[in-house]
Amino acid sequence: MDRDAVDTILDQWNRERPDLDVSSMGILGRLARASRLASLDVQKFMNQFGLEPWEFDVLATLRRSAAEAPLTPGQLASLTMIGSAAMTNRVDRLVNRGLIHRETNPGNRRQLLVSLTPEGLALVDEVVEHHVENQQKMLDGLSRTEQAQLADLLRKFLLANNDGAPS
Amino acid sequence: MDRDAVDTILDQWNRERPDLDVSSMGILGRLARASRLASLDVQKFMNQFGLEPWEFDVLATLRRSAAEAPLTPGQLASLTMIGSAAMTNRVDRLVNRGLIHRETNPGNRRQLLVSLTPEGLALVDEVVEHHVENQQKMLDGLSRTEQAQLADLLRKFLLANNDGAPS
DNA sequence: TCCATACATTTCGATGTCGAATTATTTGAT
DNA sequence: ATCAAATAATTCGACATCGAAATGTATGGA
Repeated sequence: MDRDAVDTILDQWNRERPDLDVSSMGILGRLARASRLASLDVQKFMNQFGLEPWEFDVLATLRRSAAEAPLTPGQLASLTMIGSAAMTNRVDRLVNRGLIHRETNPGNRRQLLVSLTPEGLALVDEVVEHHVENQQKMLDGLSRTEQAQLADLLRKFLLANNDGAPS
Repeated sequence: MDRDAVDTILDQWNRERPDLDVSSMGILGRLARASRLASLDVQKFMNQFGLEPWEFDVLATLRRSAAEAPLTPGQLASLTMIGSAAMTNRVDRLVNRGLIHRETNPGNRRQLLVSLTPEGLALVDEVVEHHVENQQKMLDGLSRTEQAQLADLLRKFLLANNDGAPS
């Protein structure tokens, strides 16, 4: 098994602080690096379609959940893990691009209902196909078995840290 | 095995787009969520010591590698994965806090050499001990064997995506 | 020696996010 | 029916980062 950048970092810590067990830094450090690497890849990929990752995030969230019920900016914000102030900005810009539609909820005029326009729907349906292919390429280094193991271990980590399924 | 938030998302995609194999989204989605979760935890933890995560990042990078050779802002920037412009700002502020020292390299006056002050060294040596304990707590849900498996799978992912060891 | 090129850092302008305050609407208790 | 509290979205000011341009320094070839 080859060594990665984190192995080097752990060596340094073991030399400087042999009294510490830094194996946890190894795991969480790799988690951070892997996530960052994947983000950069997604960024590059989305840019080829004239999209920023955050735009795809919003469109994809609407696409996968809109059949159940329309989403409000607040729900979109919590589903995409940003603040509501930032979502106001995002929705503004996607409306300007003609990819989503925003209307006040007649039944509760405090909130808005956000939905995909036909253009937004067509775009996200097209992009998501290539997106999953692209992601699969990133995982080609792992066998299907290893991919399943990784998914299980990460799920276990998430559940142990209170990131369970909603409702 | 219990279900996490990503399982719900995959269900939605399978309902809306049963033609797609979204297992890769499951893995990379969990990677992103796990990394985010860990970051938030580290943020909370560091704040208890009056530190921002980026401050600890810089101090810890100096602590583990300074024995080999002093680091320049440029090296610090690439080791902590930010741009050199941002590192200028970070170094400024850590100098103001008295945690690091900055001097121009006499042998090459283009570059600066950054080193820990005695205060910075004492702080990082204290904090890192509790930091690894705190990280271990996040991983308590996994057995030691599972932790080792996770580290191996992530290393394999990183190596397959060009994040190998330096030099 | 001179000068074009490379290199290291800093400055600058733009951007996206955050938390707090604000505005508008709804709900529930009296 | 009224009004205080809760809820939803937006505005505002602050902030860290980024990429590009600017500044200062070193290097190597002619």
